[in-house]
Formats: sequence, structure tokens, C-alpha cells
Amino acid sequence: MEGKLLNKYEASLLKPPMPCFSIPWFVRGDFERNKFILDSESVASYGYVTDYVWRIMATEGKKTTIKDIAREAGVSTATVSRILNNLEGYTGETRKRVMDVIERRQYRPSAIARGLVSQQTKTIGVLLPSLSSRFMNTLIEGIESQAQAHGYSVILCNTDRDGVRTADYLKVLGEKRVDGIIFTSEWVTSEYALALKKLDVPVVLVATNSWQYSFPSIRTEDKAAAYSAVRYLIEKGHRRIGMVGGTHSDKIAGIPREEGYFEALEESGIPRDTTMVSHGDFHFASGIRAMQELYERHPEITAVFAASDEMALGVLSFAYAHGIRVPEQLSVIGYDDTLDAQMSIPPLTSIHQPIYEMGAEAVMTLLESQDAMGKVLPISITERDSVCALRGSE
Amino acid sequence: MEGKLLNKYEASLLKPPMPCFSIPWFVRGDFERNKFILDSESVASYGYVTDYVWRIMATEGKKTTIKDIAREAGVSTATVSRILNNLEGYTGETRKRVMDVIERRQYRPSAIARGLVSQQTKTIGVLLPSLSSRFMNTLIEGIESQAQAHGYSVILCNTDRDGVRTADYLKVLGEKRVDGIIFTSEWVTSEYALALKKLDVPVVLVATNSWQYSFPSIRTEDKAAAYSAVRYLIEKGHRRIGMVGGTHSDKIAGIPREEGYFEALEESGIPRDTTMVSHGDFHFASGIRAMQELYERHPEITAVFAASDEMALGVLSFAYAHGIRVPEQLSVIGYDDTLDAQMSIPPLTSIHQPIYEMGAEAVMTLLESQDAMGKVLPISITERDSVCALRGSE
DNA sequence: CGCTGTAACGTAATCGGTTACGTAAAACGT
DNA sequence: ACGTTTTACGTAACCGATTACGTTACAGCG
Repeated sequence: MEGKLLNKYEASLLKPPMPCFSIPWFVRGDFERNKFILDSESVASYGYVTDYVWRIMATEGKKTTIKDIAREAGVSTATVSRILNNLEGYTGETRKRVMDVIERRQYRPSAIARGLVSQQTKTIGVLLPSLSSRFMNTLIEGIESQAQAHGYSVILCNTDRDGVRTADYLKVLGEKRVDGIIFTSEWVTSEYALALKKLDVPVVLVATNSWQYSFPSIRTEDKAAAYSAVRYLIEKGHRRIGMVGGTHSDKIAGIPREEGYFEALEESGIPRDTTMVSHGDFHFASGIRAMQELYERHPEITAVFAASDEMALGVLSFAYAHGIRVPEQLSVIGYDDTLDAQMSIPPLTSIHQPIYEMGAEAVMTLLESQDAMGKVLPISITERDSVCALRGSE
Repeated sequence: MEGKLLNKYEASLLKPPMPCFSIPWFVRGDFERNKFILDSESVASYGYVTDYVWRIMATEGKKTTIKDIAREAGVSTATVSRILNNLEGYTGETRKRVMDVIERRQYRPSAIARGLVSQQTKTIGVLLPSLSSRFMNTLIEGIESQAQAHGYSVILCNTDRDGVRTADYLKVLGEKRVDGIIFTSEWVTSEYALALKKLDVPVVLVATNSWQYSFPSIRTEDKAAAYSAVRYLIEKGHRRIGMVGGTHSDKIAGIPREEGYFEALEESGIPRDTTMVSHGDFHFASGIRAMQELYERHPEITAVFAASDEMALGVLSFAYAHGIRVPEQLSVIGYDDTLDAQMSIPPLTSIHQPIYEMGAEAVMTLLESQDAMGKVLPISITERDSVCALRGSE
């Protein structure tokens, strides 16, 4: 350990707990020329102050703090803080002087320290079950953009549909004291609900909702949407309509969409036939598989309603592989109207959800009102080329 | 304002700056039964302490802190901290008692307060130019997953290719004192580089690099990858090969891939012909447009190399719309090998980048070593059904 | 010229943890 | 039995901001 040069400020930090002058005896130097030598040999033998010595040593490349600014500008930290936060209580001249120092030293106030006293972090956490779907992309885009517009950052939490990861993230978000949580697309179990409530921060649900536990939720009416999709096919003259559904037990995007499907059919006098529905997991590969099952059972179908665009693409791929022409021989309608629907061959007719807006709306709900009730957004049908009208009788 | 019940702890917080007993005179009550009344009428007339009174009032639903735990368990905060951090210096008995209190009160230490002293936030910032591509998805997945595995959270920053947003985010990340920054897919201008250097945190570049400024970067060799794509087509017998390139001036994914394309051709004795390249912006719609231009200029081409999967899908769509059969009449090879490539009709042969791994690797580099040099990851070709061999002579 | 209101600051407590150093008691050593 | 080391804690400074309240100098007024 060698003697180290200290400037006046660093030396002034040396305030050992025993009574002594403001600059302790183990710091020698030229006060006028602002140069000091830390006499580490004497220091080492004086165990009491090693803590302070260590601090000085570590002080090397430290970030400039509000204290540095205050000292250099010759004001108190309170004044600097006031200036930074556009409060009042200082002359224009003082302001300029302080701002100059801030500029020169490239000072950036620590959001950490700020958060500690203000008790808010300007951060929100977003929990989602997956990252690899266009739906999530667009949702995140909406969330991120709205959050950034309001000065908030978003922490991304991919739960991977895993209870442990979810619990982990809930814990972390709690410790990081996020100002709000957006919980997406996954069924809110009672454990999750309890954990969320205990965190005692605003929560908004997106593309899901909860019965017993009251959280505001931003969503669409899945059942009604499915109903209109199938209704649309019926109006085009189709009667033998199959469905490639989502996860069988999914209380959000599974069961309700299937219900809507059946309801539309029954309304047209077509009896409920569960063999006309096969299930996937919303993703591409499962769409192919489900379509295969469906086709083996019911080669006579003229139209398919898929519970997600990706599965609809699976249906398209199956049709292509088996020489079934879309839409001439088979009409396909998807769900979500993501980019996937635009890029497919042929372009996919799909139930349009305002996904981006749902994300944005979720952030608004989170930030604006604590007693919000959530919102149900309208869906529509984006017509492209994967559905054609059936002429003549069956 | 009415008198308010205080418990012993709340009352003990009342420490007005004038000399008095530990419980000030304006708090009356039954110390034994832990009930206190805040005599607000006398308080109101005693202006000096309004600050403290307000604090008490606001204390209502406050989070439990380490002090609460310490008091309830009958130890000091230091001991609680030691237990929380698995340091040593306590009996198993003490530990149990403290842990019980922690459990009962559902105590979670504040990462904010922790961060203030430890000077680290266990958070990394990820800057990316867009969120709406499969490439970004997968990259984020890799990053998020690796970060979470190491106890870090990721703050998502969509710069939207906008200088102002980028600067904004750089400022925010600086103030939030993130432990590291991953900068993705966008050219590092000297302003960005300067700003990044000034933040004084580890930075890792992904899918980009910088010449003048030394940051470790995780990437693939774009030129070599493009070269092998075209080489692959040549080996399949193609000689009239067009390219649907990315943004003309893009120093990362534009120019190098074009260079690789030309190099492969020239090596096979096919002269450089810039009219064989048309440009898009890596996205779907631009792929269609670029293919249209290319096809109008060179209807004789038998194969196309697209600088992104999305543009390759555009090429496929164009071909479909114009009755050109893929791969029989036109072979197409994409770039990135994202999910898009698997879902297209026909499934797309594509240059495979280990995108997920790149994300994961970036996090590793960020966390592990401060003097890392970055890494170049290998690419490969994933063969699917969009390329066929050309027989016979031209 | 003395009194008072106000603008412009300074002082110090505070947010919720971590940690260097102090210390009393127990364990150990001879 | 007594000095020494170790154990198990407690005390208080500190991280970097915000802010309630204090204070001083000056302006305005009678």
C-alpha cells in the first residue's frame, strides 16, 4: 500500500470517529495546492481508521453525486435538488451556476437514491408466459411505447408458463419495488392472485381475467369473437366447419373460443359435435398436428376456424402438403390478426384484436387510476384471401 | 383531524428535534396496552412538529422494513442483515427467531435500499431498434433467460431506430444505474459510443460491432454467411441469382451481406452486376416490393438470396401471386432461420444464426469478464424446401 | 429607523438497507 | 485461575438523493 494523492475534498471526507482536526493527522500535504498524501504506513498502524482509509482508496473513480455538484457550485444539496426538480427558491444566477457545474461534470442524479425517498421507481413489471409469438411482440410493443411515453421503464419477465419462475419473478418485482405489474395471457391462479395482492402494487391483467379476485383487466370477448368468426364462415355458406382449438383446459383462450364456435353453429341449427374440434397449443406445429387429426376424422369439412394465427398457418401448411387448395377447397380463418396473417400464403383472414392498443391501454390503466375496472376492447374481422364463399347447396 | 391510535413502535418514531422524553408530550396513552393517542389538537398548535405528525399519519400501511423485523425479533438490524445475506455471526437459535418474524411479516428487503449501498442493481438494459421481428424475439428470449438465471432483470428499451429515443433511454439507464447494457443490431454511431462510454458500465454489442470504439461484441460473420448462402445456390446449379438486400447503407446487415453475395458469384466467374440486387428494409412488405423490381429487371433469375427471412417470405408471396412455383421455378434462400422460415409455404431454406445463444452469450459476457473481447458465432444452413437443384445446362 | 413579510438558501432527518468497528461474554489455553 | 482469542452481536456511518423546517438578508412600510 502506498501513499496516495488526495484532493481537498477527498481529504475533507476523512472524519474519523475520534476527536481531531477536520483533516486527520495521517493526511499530510499542501492544503493550498490541493494536494494531499495519505500516509498509509502510519494509517496501517492505526487500526481504528482503516475503514475510512479504505473508503478513500475506493473513492477513485466514483460517480459524481449531488454533493459534488453542491460543493463545486458553492450551494447546498437542497438547492441543487430544488433546481433539478424545478421547484422554487433560487435566483436565476444560482440556477445557471449550478446547471453549469452539472453540465461540466456530466452529473446524472441516481434514480436509486431518488426512489428510496420518493418510494417510486418509475418502473413496471410485465409478466408473460412466452416471448415467441407475434401476439406477445405486439403487446410488448404497445406496453413499452406507452410506458416510455410516461417516463416509465419496463422489466420483462418471461414466466415460461412455469409456476416457479412466476413466483421468482413476483418476488423480484416486489423487492425491486416496481410501481405496477402487468400480468398477461395466463390464468390467474389463487396463489398468483394472493402473491399479487400481497405486493400491494397496482396490477392490470391483459388478455386474461380473474373471477374471484378483482383486478382490472384489459381484454376482448373471446367467446363473442369466436362466435363472429364462425358466424362469418356460416354467412359465406359453410356448414361443415371444423375447429383447431387451443389448449383444452385454457380458461381464457381455450374454452371460451370453443364455446363461441359451438354457439354460432347451434344457432344455425348445426348440432354440437365435439369431434369437429381438435386441440393444439396455439403454436404452429400443433396446428399441423391438430389439423391432421381433424382431417382424418372429417375429410368433408369446407372450413376451419383456428384459435390462433400460428395454428392457422399450420392448417395452411397441412393443406399445402396434402394438395388441398386454400381457399377453393378449404377456407381458413385465424385469430389475432398478427403479422403472421399478413405474410402467409394465401394471406389469412383473421379475427383482429387491437393488441398494440391493449398493451397501451394496460399501461394507462395502471398509471392513471387505482380504482379502474378494466376495459373490453372490440374485435373485428380482417378479410384477406383464405376464406371463400361456398356456392350452391352442400 | 382526529386523534389517532398509535402502537408503541409508531410512537417511538416520534423524535422531534427539541429535547424531550423519547415519547413526546403530545402522544398520550397506555404504554402497557400498546395503545397511544395522538393528540392532534395540541399538535396543530405546535407547528414545530407538524412534519413528524404528518409522517405518523402517513405511516399507516407502510411496508415492513428491516427495522421492524429487528425490533420484533429483539435483535439489531445488523444481525437481520447478516442473516439475510448468509454471512456469519449469529446462533442458529437467533436465526430461527428472525426467520420466523420475516416469514410472519412477509418481509422482503428493498432492492432499492440495497442497491444504494451495494452500488449494483442486478438489472441490465437492452437496447434494440425494434420489437416486431422474430429475430428480436428470439434474441430477447436468450437474453432474458440467461439474465434471470443469474438473478438479473432486464429493462427493455425499444429505440425504434430513433436517435432521440436512444439518447433518452441511455439517460434513463444511466440514472437507474443498470449494471450493464446490451446494445443490439444497430450501428454504433460516435454519439452513442460516447454516451455509452460515459455511463461507465459494461457494454456488449450484439449483432453489430464498432470499429473505432472498443466494445465486446457477439455476432456472426455476415459477409461469410451471405457468401455461403450464395455458394450453396451455386452448388445447386444456379447461376442467375438475384438478391433482395437489406437497407442499402446498413453497415451491419446490409453492405456485408451484399459483399458476400458478390464475392461468391465472382468466385464462380459471374461478374458483379448491381442490377441483380434490389433493396428492402428487412421486413415483409419491402420484400415483395424489392422482388417485384428485381423480377421486372431480371425475369430470368432462377434463385434469390434474401437478406432476411421476412423478405424471403415477401419473395414467396410475390412468386405465389404471380404463379411462379417455388422451388421448381424459383429457389429462395432466407437469412436468420427464424420461426418464420419454418412456417412458410414452402418451408424456407435459410441461413441459421444461433440467435438465442447470441442473446445468452451476450449476458454471459456482460456478467463474467470486464475485459472480454466478444465472440463470433458460427452459422450454418438449414435446408428446407425452398431451394431445388437445377439440372442440365442453362 | 425599527418592524415585518418574504425570497433564497442551509441544515439535518429521512428513505431502507449494508458493514466497519466496538464490545461483552463465552470459550480456550497454559 | 487468569490472560487471550473467538463468538455473537450492537452501534452508527454511509449510500445519494428529497424535503420540512430554520435562518438570514433584504425589501417594503409606517
